[in-house]
Amino acid sequence: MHDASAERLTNYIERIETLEEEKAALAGDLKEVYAEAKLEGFDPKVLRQVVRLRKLEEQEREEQESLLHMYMQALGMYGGASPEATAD
Amino acid sequence: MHDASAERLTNYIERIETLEEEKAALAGDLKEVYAEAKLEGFDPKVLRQVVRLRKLEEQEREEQESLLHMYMQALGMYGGASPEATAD
Amino acid sequence: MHDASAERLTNYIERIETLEEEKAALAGDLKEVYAEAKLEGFDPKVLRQVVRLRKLEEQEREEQESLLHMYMQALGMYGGASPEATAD
Amino acid sequence: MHDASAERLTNYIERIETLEEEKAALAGDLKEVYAEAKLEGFDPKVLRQVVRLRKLEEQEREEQESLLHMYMQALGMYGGASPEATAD
DNA sequence: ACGCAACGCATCCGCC
DNA sequence: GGCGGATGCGTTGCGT
Repeated sequence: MHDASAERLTNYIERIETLEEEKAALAGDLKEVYAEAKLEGFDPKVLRQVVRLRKLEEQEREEQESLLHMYMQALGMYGGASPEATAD
Repeated sequence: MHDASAERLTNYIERIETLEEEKAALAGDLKEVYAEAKLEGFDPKVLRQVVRLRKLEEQEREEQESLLHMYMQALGMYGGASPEATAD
Repeated sequence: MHDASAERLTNYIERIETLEEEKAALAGDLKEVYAEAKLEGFDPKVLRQVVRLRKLEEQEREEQESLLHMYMQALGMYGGASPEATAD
Repeated sequence: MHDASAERLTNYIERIETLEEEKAALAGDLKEVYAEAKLEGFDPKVLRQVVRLRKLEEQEREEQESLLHMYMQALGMYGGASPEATAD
């Protein structure tokens, strides 16, 4: 393998490992937060459910937004300067 | 629920959600790096295997450290003020 | 459901249950061995750590083999009838 | 550590590893059975539920058996050779 | 009783 | 689009 290739490979591996370390660190932080919350009497299991639920709701909202934008675009309600052509 | 509890709960949820967003961002970065590497001709499958192997090596080193500590503890070699007789 | 299907289903269930019983039996044997070793003064915690470490070493060997195969495949070194040019 | 201890330790480790290999082998067999069943159109998820359910029912039956034995013992219905004293 | 580790399950993503 | 592999989640059992 060319030296240049070996060097680029090394760079990729390092970037990957750095990112994964940071990810692992965040996972550790999450564990801590859950543990801390538990000490205050909040059930971790329920907390996770809440988080999951809010995530779902956020996705729903985004989908509705997206849908709204599609409708508005279909109706030529954007770039109102020259809405010459509406969707057939 | 007490207002104070509700507030603390809200804080926990927010901390969790922030951490998870950051984690998701890192996951996205990882995807990008793998994709970029692939474009330079590096097989993602092999890259992942390399990363896994290096992680394994690191774990092994850590486990050996841990084992050493256990042996030393079993032999009363810590806080050696009164290292009374060990079993064997 | 066809009689034949029902019969095959029954066979699968029985095979599964037999295997799971055997697995449970082995788990019981393991418990006994650890208990017996403990009676002779061997700390189960250390035993488990030793086992884990040896397993890790074995895994690492296997991963290296796997990696080697991947490299060779990436270099077209298998079924080498027509090993056309590799990227690097 | 005494040589004898080292030898006994080695024996324990080997016994443990043998048992774990066998356990892993059975786990592999189980995977195969589920895969084979899937090829015949049986949903693995459902199969697992069936197995779980049957296990529960077995536990129930055993508990009832156990209860029955306790009752019978309490009533002096065992060792029937000389049932001199029946419960008041 | 508590936290920790192994297991099994569901989900997701990349590959074919 | 289906499949296998990998990752993350939830559950259970074990040791402390």
